[in-house]
Amino acid sequence: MRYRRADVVDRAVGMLDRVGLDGLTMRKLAAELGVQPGALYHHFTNKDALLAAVADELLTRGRRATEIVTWDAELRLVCVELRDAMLACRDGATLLARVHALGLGEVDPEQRMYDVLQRAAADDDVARIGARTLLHFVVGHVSEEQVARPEPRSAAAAAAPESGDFHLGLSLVLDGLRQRLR
Amino acid sequence: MRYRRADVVDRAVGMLDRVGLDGLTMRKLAAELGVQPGALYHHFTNKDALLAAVADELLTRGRRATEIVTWDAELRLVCVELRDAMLACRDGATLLARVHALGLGEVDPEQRMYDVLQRAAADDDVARIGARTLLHFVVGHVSEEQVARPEPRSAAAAAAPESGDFHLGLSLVLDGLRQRLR
DNA sequence: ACCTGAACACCGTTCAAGT
DNA sequence: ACCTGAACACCGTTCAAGT
Repeated sequence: MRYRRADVVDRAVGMLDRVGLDGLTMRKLAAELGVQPGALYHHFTNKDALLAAVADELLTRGRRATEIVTWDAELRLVCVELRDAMLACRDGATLLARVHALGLGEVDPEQRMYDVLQRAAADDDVARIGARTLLHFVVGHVSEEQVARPEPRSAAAAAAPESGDFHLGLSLVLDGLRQRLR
Repeated sequence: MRYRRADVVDRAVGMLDRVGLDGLTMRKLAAELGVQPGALYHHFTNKDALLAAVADELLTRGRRATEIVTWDAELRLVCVELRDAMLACRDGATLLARVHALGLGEVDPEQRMYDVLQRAAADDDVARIGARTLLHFVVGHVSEEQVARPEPRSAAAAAAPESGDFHLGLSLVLDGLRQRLR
């Protein structure tokens, strides 16, 4: 059988959601695809590259249309979108953190937040650190959410108690940013 | 030869600093101690427990006297202390993040920050989320610092350009908190 | 109590050789 | 180009048996 990159990534996403990040091994993924482990290295240079592709896929799936209103509403929307993308899949936050730490992945929500802050006429320092801080907040917060309840959550269950915590934490950072815009 | 828990942890800290988190394996640590791999399991139930002990050791070493002045100065001090504890050792932030994610480790800076906010008469929500957000900020920020420069940094080189970024990010969150303390 | 010896059940990665 | 077969160089962990 023949597989394209996208097929491998799709399988990997499904497998991640089922067995978690620790269970997602090259050997088991190959087995699911009915292929030898070594075959995966024809599509990806190594496991980190595969994980980066999985992360990009999750972020792309979670992408929504952005209505530009105000800088803070837009940042909030990007952060909620990012959170939902990670919550859509078991260990999503841990995966994103790992890929980000390695400097891999094409889709870059931090850059997006940086751009929003630039457009709001923030100093470059403020924009850079603001975007970074927001990213760390979201990844850190969702990591914590996914420790307790590792199962994927349905869209209906999205209004969990954690959501309030998330928005409160987000407001903390956004309020801090507001004080530094002009 | 006989080893106490503390000896094993000390060796593990030194090894972590030299070879990084990926290089710190049970087998290599055992080899450095001149002992069989299985012997380590007499002192620690598993690798995560060992890593938790290492994290606790790093945090304990970094502990300084806290002069209680104002809530924000104290929080800033706790965060700087936490950052320095992680910067003192290669991959310190990644280690802390992992141990925290597993809910292990005795020393808990988040609890300490929570207490400070409580004393400042913050609502329980604000105190809880404030402490969590600060912890995520520090761990996330330092992780990023240690990606670029994985070598341990001397105390003299602590005033790196990253320090300014750190304090700016910290101020963002602290300012947000200030608005929620009556 | 503390450690050895030796195994068990895995990993990621490489690479000649096949089609 | 894409995959197989088979290996290489590792892991964490367990556990009878020794002292």
